[in-house]
Amino acid sequence: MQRIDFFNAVYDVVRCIPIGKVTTYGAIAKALGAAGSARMVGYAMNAAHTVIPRVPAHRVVNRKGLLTGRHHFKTPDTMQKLLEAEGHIITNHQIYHFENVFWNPYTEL
DNA sequence: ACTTTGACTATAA
DNA sequence: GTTATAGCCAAAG
Repeated sequence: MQRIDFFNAVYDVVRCIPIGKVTTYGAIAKALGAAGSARMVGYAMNAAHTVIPRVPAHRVVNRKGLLTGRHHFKTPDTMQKLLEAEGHIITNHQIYHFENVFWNPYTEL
């Protein structure tokens, strides 16, 4: 029986991120009602690639818009490439106009 | 049940 | 840029 695990909840929110938007670990955690558990979001993403369907983890960045999770992809360039493919602009490992493309699951969802 | 870990966040040096 | 410290909290060992 599938009960909503913390991880599953994270995946669900991440999969709801619109294309062209990004969000932060802390925002997801807060949307789950577990504000302060931003680390858990990242921890969940660590296993995200083992979950179906594919979780767009590249749309999840830290609160500064930095691609801190890029090292966990197949190659460190994968995350940036995926983001660029969705219309984002990455400069110095940071999303250009991050606040402008930030998607708040707590407000939008 | 206890300890370690970690894709966070904040501040400091 | 790095490293340290501290707070934070759930999963994994």
